[in-house]
Amino acid sequence: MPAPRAYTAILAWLEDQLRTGVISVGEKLPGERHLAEQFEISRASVREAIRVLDAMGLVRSATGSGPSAGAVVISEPSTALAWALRMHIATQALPIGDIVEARLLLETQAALESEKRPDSPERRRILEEAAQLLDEMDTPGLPADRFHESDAQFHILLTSLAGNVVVETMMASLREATIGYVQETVSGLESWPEVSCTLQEQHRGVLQAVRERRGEDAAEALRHHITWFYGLSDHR
Amino acid sequence: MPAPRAYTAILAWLEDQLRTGVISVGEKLPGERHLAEQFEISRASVREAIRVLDAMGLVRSATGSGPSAGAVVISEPSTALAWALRMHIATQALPIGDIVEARLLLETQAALESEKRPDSPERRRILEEAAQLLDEMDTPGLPADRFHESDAQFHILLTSLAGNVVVETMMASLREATIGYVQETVSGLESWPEVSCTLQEQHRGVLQAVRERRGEDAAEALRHHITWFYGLSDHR
DNA sequence: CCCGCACTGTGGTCTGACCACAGTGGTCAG
DNA sequence: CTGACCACTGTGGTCAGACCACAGTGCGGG
Repeated sequence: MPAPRAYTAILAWLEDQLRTGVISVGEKLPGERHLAEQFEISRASVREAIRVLDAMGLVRSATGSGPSAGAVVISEPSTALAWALRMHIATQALPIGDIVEARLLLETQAALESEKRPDSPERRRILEEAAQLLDEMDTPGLPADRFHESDAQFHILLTSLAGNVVVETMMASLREATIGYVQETVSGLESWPEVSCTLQEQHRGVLQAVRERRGEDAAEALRHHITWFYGLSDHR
Repeated sequence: MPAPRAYTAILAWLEDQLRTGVISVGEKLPGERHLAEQFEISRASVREAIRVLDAMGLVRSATGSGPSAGAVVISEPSTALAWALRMHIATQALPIGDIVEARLLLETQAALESEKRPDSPERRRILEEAAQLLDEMDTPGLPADRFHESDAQFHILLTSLAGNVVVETMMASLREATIGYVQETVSGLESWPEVSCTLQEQHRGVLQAVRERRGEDAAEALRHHITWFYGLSDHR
């Protein structure tokens, strides 16, 4: 019993409320002052709990009044995980190489899995959106950061075809967390136009393989695509 | 420009300090009062930042005085991620089925990868430890929760053989986050002694395959092991 | 020499206050 | 009656200052 912090009461309470379905995504939490009274802790402690929930992507709080104000339960694990990942990468506890490898693993397996998924409007919509993204990325003179953002989005879309929310979330987190490093690498590259062109060719190859349900081909193309690009950086 | 919260200054500062190596794991942060003065924010805001970092597994703070007191930079992503995962599972945004599938994916791929890793004292130590865990789990009358804890530890150890910290971390998080659900499922099982016996047989089979570098066999055994056990629950 | 206790600085918590913000509802001019 | 306007109210965001428990530190007495 080493010091159960005051705010943990709220976290435990929320978890229970969520599990039992009393509160679900989209609903509002009671006001901070109300929670403080209810748990007999200070508002400062309540706020610490809210901060933690916010950092986890479980809650979004807004000022003002009316229905849109207050702490609303959301579920955005990927942005929160991405943030946490970035910080842990900064500590150098998580080597970039391992990140890339993990990402490769998730993405190739997702490609293999998506091969087996039945056709659906959802699937067609995703493929369509992915194709559009690629087209946008062909825009001449597109800023590198826009390119990378669309690039990340493209990969996440492909992963989502596997239909596994958890895998998709992990992919999104890894991607968002590393996008800064990607930009850093590329900014030191003189041959960016050629590189982006090659990347686009690879993207189209992957998309084509996925569309035609050639899972093995897609996975292999992804592997080549990712390792090739990662090889451009100096990994110091 | 929508309201940059006061405490984000500290988060950004810490990330920078970590990336540039000014601060690294194991070192202490300045005191809360000092940080408050340095960033010209209130101590309450500083504490919110520390809370967030704490929730992310980046910092551990302790009371008292001397070198052991204060906020120390650590790097324990797995416990933090596990906590976040559990909460998001509670919101039902992350279906258990997807969690199990993701875990299966990571673990089988890790088994395939570990096949290729060279021998090393590290590897031998891990295999030894895994074997010991299995022996402990054979103890008659072992409480179910102890069994599951060792079980989780066993799987994480196997995953660590692949030598990828990120994959290992994700596995550990998934495992820790779901352990509660596992216990819930098992507690409604009357044939637990038989089940645990079967699980142990499967564990030994997996360990044997890994030890002998039969990656495919290990992966297949893991797949069977996990899907079989997951099949015992009713997935409502 | 060693034991014990006051001292000091740390995080943990609380109180009470003020601010900016955004809906709400009333008022008043047209 | 209709519309624009504005004070009101409740929300989160921030702050200042205080007190507590805790754990090392170091001085003092035995």
